[in-house]
Amino acid sequence: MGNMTIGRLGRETSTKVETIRYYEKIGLLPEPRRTAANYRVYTDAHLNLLGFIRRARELGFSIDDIRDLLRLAAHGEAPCDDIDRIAAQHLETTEKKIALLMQLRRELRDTLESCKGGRVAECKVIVALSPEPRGGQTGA
Amino acid sequence: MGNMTIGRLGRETSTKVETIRYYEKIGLLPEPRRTAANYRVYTDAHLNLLGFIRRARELGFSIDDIRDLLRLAAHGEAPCDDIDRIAAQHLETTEKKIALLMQLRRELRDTLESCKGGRVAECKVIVALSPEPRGGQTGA
DNA sequence: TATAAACCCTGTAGCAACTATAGGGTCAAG
DNA sequence: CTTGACCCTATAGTTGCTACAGGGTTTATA
Repeated sequence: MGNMTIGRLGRETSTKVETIRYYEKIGLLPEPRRTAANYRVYTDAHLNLLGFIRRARELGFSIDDIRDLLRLAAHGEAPCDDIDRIAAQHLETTEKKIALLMQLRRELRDTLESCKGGRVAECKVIVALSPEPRGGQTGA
Repeated sequence: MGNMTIGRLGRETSTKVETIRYYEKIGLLPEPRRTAANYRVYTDAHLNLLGFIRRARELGFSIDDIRDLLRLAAHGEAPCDDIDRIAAQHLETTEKKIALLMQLRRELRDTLESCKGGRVAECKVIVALSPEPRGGQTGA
């Protein structure tokens, strides 16, 4: 009762069919067995795994990160120091991204404030521009 | 006094030389004049512009976004409704990213908590795994 | 039963935004 | 006058997909 085609698997995990085949090609998702007509047949195990992968991707883990996580998980009894390390590192870069995005949000809000009915010349986003890079031809 | 080589420009803006040439190739950064030996010579205007570009990139604006911003800025007197639009749209996606990352941060913290001295099997990150996708061979 | 729509297959090329490499030429210092 | 740091072009590689092209299959329905 857990057998499904690639299309169904895609629908259940909000993943495009091409993406699933791509994950298989790069060895992230194990090859499923095939029907006589060479159609892939997926199980619930694939469903769970792909769900995990998609979730991790959404959260910004790289495919290499995920590979590491899966490799470590495959052991099953190892202490999860290594997983700790990956997660901690990811947490750190996440903190940085959040800080950067919060700064951006503030600047965007400021921009929208100051731009209201204003001119481009006053736009904070545009500040530091005025390029005209072929300016004076002060030769040597 | 504002003339510099590509290497210097790169150092001043924390941009790799290749990236600068790439920006030129895709028409984002205007072509500078050249020395007799065909070396690029950049001005302060380039410095400002590239600074703006890099900052915008860091904040997550796509190159197409930046192109739009620059095009609008080139006008100089147009009302900045369009810039508003770009910024507002970016603000929206920024909010979403922040929310996602905050969720991630929480989950990473939980993970690090629960993983402390635990086993992979108990790792929250790893939950929903146990793949073993070639499980029972319940044929038809 | 035919036939069309909806699905599946492989393989390759394209996307963004760089980054790296190969195979050169130039310029400043010792 | 040579060494090393810099510059040049052009092309291929990276990550994580996505979109064809050019087929076969299965399913629903007339």
